Amino acid sequence: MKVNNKVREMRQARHITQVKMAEDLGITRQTINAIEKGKYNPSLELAFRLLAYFDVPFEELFYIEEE
Amino acid sequence: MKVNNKVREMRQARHITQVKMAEDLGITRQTINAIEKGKYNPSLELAFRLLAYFDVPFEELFYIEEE
DNA sequence: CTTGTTTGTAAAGGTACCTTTACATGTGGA
DNA sequence: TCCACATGTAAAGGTACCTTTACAAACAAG
Repeated sequence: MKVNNKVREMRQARHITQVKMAEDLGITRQTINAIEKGKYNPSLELAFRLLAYFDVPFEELFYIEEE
Repeated sequence: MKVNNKVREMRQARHITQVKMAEDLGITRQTINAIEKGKYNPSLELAFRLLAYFDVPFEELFYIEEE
């Protein structure tokens, strides 16, 4: 069971760089990059911050990979 | 910023023990207990499994503590 | 060509998440 | 009383998440 996300799509749709997003969220650029590349999932707390940042419901940002 | 959950309420409303829930989910009873007691948040993957287990949307199980 | 911008990635360190094993408390029923 | 059941908790170990620091590649603008 693998969790995927649409962070990159959401970010690019808003014309925001990883750098700016990291600053806005108070986390590092590496963390955003790792999450976008699927290296690991965000913690539940960071997931909440991402939802607020993009102003989307949970289901629009995270989903289970179809198999 | 603290994430809270309603795992205990959801579980008790369904008359399920921590033991049975742990078996159903394939995790340990200690993990469920720790999450219910707020010792730590579940991973995003486990959060997904909990949503499926209780058949509720994300917002009904997890929320940000008002402060 | 040189510079700035954006993104990718790696190593090392700290904390959070989850496990296995184990012991303890409280409650209800035979 | 005795026993089964449900829950709480602790210690030790492994992996995931996130950090700081650093270097590299791709690209567009000047």
